[in-house]
Amino acid sequence: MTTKDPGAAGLARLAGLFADETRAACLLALLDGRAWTAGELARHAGVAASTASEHLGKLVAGGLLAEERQGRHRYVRLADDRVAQLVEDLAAQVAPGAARRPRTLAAAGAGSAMARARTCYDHLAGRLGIAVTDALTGLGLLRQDTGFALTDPGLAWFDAHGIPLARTGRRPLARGCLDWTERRPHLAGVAGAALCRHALDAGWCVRIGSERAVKVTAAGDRALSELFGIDAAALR
Amino acid sequence: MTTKDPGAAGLARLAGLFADETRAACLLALLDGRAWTAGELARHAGVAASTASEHLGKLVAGGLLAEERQGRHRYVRLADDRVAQLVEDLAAQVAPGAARRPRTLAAAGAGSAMARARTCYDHLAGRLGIAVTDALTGLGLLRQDTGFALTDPGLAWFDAHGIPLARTGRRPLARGCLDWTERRPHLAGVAGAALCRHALDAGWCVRIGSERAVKVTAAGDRALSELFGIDAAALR
DNA sequence: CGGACCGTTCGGCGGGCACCGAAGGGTCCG
DNA sequence: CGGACCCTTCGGTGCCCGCCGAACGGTCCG
Repeated sequence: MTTKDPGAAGLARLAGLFADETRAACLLALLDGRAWTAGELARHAGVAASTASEHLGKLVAGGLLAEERQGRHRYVRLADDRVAQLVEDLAAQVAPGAARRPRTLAAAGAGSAMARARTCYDHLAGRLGIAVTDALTGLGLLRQDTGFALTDPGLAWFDAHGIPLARTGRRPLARGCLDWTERRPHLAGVAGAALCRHALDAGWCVRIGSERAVKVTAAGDRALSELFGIDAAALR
Repeated sequence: MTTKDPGAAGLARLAGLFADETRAACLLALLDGRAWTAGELARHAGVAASTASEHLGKLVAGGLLAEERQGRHRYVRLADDRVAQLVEDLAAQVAPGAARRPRTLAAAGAGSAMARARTCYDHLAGRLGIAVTDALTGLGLLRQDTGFALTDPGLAWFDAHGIPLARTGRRPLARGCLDWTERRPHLAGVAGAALCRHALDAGWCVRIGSERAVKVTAAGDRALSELFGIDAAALR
């Protein structure tokens, strides 16, 4: 017997954190980029508060979640964008075979709102995210044919529109994130996050419901049309 | 109780495939991009043949591995580059906290050969992979500052050197893959694979041992120096 | 055809872990 | 200070799953 790769134990331990349906449900919920309380996650996952507490403890200990205690509440969120990316990558790998139909009308409605426009951690996804990504590409601001990177005109565009691109640590400026409803990459990374933040700050979109879905406002219709030539009505 | 995200079960099931040390050891071994027999993997992971057989069955059923039966052998390899990328991503996430020292001299030697130059599925990694990636960037053939993409001169370079870039399916032409010894991205994607294949075909490198480590040949020294200005001796 | 080899199936064992309810500590508010 | 609320800790239970050895079927070779 040869010795196993020493990284195997670590890989198995990390994957084990995702390998429980309750913990997976928590991580997917936290993909909206916001902080949730332990109780909210317990209700969302359909388990007792004590069970959720144990799960959150493991996820925090494993470095996947960051916690913040405020009074009698324990707020928890994804530790960083690397963790978010990992959750997205795993979810994207699952999606191909997981094309099941929603069973109730409400779920179908929520599903189609999610497919139309949502956030994916801190950037835009769904048909809206794809439309924006394609528009940037069509305008020569983003290059997808040889990889995934902003062009020099792209850098100038963000600057001209007063959307700051904070180069923080080693997070890439632009990165493709596989959209698991559209099966195509949308813009993520620093630029994707900046654009999403701007869209929310400028009132182009507002969050609907308690999770990731967003809705394009009338002001957003105008802005998307002027800047990108996107007909938001066509996203429905 | 609210219903869980329907993707949670799938995510948990997928992660469960990685969440066992023996299966993780198999997947890491298969990151060399080649096909292994069931028996080789059993010995490598240090378990009975029957145990390995069960694990491989699960990995194949889960779509992570492709199998090919030849005579009395069952050859198995990673299903595609998307799976390889997932294994790499998980391993990269583990690495930060997993900086433990090898315990034997042999392991230390193997470890440093791996750190010097290795393949990562189908592209080059280790100090060699980083050096090539940096050289391409310095020559203006690859752009890393605004994402990760080949430039137009980069496309021409591959063409001029007779290294074909087969645009297959949706695999990106260039992609950054986090190197878990160097903690920086090296070139992956179609271009990374083509370059690695060329390096092996042209005799720049040869595989050493039975796993991922490679060694730069004398011809490789000359080629790397001429094309990229890399001093291979400095990688040691 | 017999023996060596590779892989799979099966029964059984043991450990780990997700789950719950009850009890308790900490925080906020009237 | 008492009660409502949020969360955690603890004991107990049941299930799942990784592991092995033994037996068996298939393949190759002398």
